[in-house]
Amino acid sequence: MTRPVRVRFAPSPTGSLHIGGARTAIYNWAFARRSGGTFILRIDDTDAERSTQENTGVILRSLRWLGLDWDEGPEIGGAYGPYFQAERAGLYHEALESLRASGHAYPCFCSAEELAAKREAARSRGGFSGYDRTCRALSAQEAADRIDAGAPHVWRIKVPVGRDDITFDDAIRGEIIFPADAMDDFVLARTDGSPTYNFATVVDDWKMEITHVIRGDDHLSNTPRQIVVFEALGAEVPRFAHLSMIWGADGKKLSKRHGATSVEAYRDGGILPEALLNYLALLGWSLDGETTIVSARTLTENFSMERISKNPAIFDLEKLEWMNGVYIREMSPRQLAERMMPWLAEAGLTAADDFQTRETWYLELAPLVSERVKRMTEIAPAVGFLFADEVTAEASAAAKAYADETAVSALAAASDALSGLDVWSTESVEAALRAVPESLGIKPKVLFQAVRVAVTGSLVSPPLFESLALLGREASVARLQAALALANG
RNA sequence: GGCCCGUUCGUCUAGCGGUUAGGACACCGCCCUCUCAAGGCGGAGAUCACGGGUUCGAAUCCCGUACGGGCUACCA
Repeated sequence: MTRPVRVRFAPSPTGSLHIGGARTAIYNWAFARRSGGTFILRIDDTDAERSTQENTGVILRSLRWLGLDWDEGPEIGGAYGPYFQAERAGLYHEALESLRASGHAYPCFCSAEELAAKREAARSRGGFSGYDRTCRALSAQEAADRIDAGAPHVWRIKVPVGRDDITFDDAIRGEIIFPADAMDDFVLARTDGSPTYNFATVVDDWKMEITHVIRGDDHLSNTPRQIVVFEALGAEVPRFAHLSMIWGADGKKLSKRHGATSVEAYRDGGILPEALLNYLALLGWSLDGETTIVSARTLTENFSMERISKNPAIFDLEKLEWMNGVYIREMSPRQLAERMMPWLAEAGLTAADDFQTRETWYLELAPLVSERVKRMTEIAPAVGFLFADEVTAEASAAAKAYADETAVSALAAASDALSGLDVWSTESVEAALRAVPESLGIKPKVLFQAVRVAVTGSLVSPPLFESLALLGREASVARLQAALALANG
């Protein structure tokens, strides 16, 4: 009863890692780490049609990017492999063989059409609409004869007659009871001999000695079926924990129309892995109801299934973005500078290794953007003016900033003041610029906005004096001159 | 149709018989301020889906109802 904790995340490589799958993986991982257990990654690729190696690669990369590491699975192996279902066919055959031998499985020769007709009839009658067990009544001899004659057939589980209700204590939902008489003799192996999902997972969870199955809510109704198989196999039934779904803003299942649903889409959208991990962890789990910023470490040290909520959660992009901003602001200038380089390079502003050649410059730049961006993708547009040869202000911005006559003359004065500076620093630039409106008797803001547009090309930018300091005297003065030329016709 | 699950501010949640129902995002106002942010302070926002019980007392326990979701496949 006190087996060492072994949990697994078993995605189907039929697409990239979905946000809901990521959360399931996070909970499994956190639970394993918290309890000193083993986190296993298994690839459920029985669906050969839709499964691809490429998707498997994407899923592994996404998990790693999130900071999750597995103890057994693809790329690292383990004592319970293989970790791809496609490579475990032999195990499923063996398991089916043993069920056959012990009388827990029987062949069914009913055709798809027959089954569909029966189902429909049963449903219109009301009540139970599962398989009517026609073939279960066949004698062993007759069944064997028909198999020998080459009759196509599937193998079904023989749900024990007169069995008690199937109950289990879900770690999240508590006691769950399914009436045994509503249990279907579902299919274990298809006509082609391949195992169905409900059979393959049970065999795998059994063979891999999984102790806790933490998975999506959509499997809750599959659980009694799987329990029947565990029991028929003589295997210990693991503890189950069913997570509710993640929904889109409209309360419908999260799908493409709600925007990005894959982990890599958020990565590409400038979301930090620690922020996504934090957000997803809290979407259905709480540390204490108060804390919102939870590190991976805090998560693995405090995770508990008792604090997982039962109700479905709506994915709130705004909160994720806020959280991402928090993580950006928490970074030291050096961390931010290093991590923003790929994004600057991606935007074509500079080479990623430029950080090495101008470290100080980037260390001064980082704090300027840290508190005004929510996503890493917003950095390049915000600082692009520092990398451009020249800027052209948007017409509306120019119109607004240079509308005032005094602004233009102040611009000229500012240009003079700056070009005559001995020392070029944030402090000296600020002192020089503040002196101008004072002597001209105009509002500082009028000048500052005019300078901002002239130098950055926009009415909105990082702090002005710091920006000029980083831009350098030559470029700053040149931009002011260009703006003057423009404003004067 | 049958079976199962869910329901606390717009959203994520705290709460596990006695609270002015707490926090976070978003929203509004004020302060700070060279723009935008960030930050600080404050505000508004939940008759705890509804109806019955149990109890001195219920968001918390029980039963119904409604609404939403899942399963009911030789998908996973």
